[in-house]
Amino acid sequence: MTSSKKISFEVIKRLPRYYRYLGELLANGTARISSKDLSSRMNVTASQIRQDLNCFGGFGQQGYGYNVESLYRSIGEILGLYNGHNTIIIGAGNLGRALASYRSFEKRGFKLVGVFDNNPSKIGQYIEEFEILDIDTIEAFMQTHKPDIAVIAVPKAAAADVAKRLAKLGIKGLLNFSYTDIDAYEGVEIENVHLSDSLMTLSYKIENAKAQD
Amino acid sequence: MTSSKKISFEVIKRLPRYYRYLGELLANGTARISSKDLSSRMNVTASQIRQDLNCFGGFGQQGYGYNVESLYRSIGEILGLYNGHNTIIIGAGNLGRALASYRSFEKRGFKLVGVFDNNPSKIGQYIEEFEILDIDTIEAFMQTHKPDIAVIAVPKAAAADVAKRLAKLGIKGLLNFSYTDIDAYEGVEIENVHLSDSLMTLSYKIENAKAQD
DNA sequence: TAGATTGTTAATCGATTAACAATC
DNA sequence: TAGATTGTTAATCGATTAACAATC
Repeated sequence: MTSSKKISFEVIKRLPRYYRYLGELLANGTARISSKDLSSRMNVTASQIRQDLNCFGGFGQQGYGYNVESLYRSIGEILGLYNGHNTIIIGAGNLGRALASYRSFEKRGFKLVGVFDNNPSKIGQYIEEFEILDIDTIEAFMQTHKPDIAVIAVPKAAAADVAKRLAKLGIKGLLNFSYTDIDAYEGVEIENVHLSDSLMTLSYKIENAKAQD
Repeated sequence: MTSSKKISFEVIKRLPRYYRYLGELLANGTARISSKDLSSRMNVTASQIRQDLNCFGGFGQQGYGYNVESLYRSIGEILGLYNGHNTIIIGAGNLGRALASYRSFEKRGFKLVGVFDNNPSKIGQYIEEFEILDIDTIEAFMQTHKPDIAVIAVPKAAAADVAKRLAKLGIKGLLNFSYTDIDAYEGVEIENVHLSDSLMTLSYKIENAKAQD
């Protein structure tokens, strides 16, 4: 069951992009694609595409290329998108509310099942069809709904406590939007989305654009 | 003026994280820190920290370490955070509105100067103190306000057009939230924030957590 | 069959880590 | 001065690219 060769996270990070490009090809009716064609669309090397895919199996066929639909589905499976991830959002501030209204996640198998906050003036309000729940009811909620992913959209100061609490309750993954790193917990995977960091690297690129070119 | 050795983007991507940790040290009054101490806090090697910093100059002192305040400021300068980046947001949907209300950006030198949409029912409404402007007034706006960064928070289908238009008007950087890649334009730097991608890699990690450990 | 394109091995390139002389 | 810690060179490690035999 356990694969013997360790797959680097560099490869994993590229999978969603492959998935996206294949989804587009699928949508416009392209049946097959070679690593060469895909590489020129995506601006990567054909060699890298073949190496990446072969971490997970031989999806292609010599002389033909890859079947778009089946490769798309295979990558989705590798990413675990068809396993139904129940997702909760912690923090009903601007960002939390935006994410709760953002339907695209559901398309990719992340089903929102609850939104939480600790602010009495927010609790009981609705975001779309979701009532904002009291964070202090999270223990009971976890037992009944068994979410595996929590989106952390709370202020920096609250992030560590929330993460600890969720880790203790058996959450499997955290998508962290707080401007802070979250401690590692056994069995809890973390992905950070630091918007400020992206703005900063963009700023660097702008400042150094002339120098580089 | 132009530095001779090419600095890899791997290094650049780590700078905002250094900046954040140094900011925290600064906030709690720590005056100096060694690469060793910082490395154990950040979970990286001391060697990497020293290598990274030395891409930009010798900020430390043998036997002492680094002065927190001056290193913090230096990294901020390297990132170009003190140059005052006027920023606009394109798209006043859930995400655009959340970002417009998100004050943290201003703290780091990204000053919001305008929010745009193409939907007549939104144009004229307010987000905080910002009136949502008609995207068709962007040409005149660019001339008077000279924003250098645009946050793209429009639906996928509209992203390419918006980017092209802004590129033509001389925008310097795009922070792209759309679920699509944006074409490269001469003189326009792009940073992507693909939230779906982060959820997908998180999903992968969850699925493969048992196998890996 | 001939042409195309994969899967995979080998070569290259770059990034990370280790080591240590320099020096505060 | 002795101890600590840098800046930097050299060694290692891993990721990317190139090449090509296998084969559809």
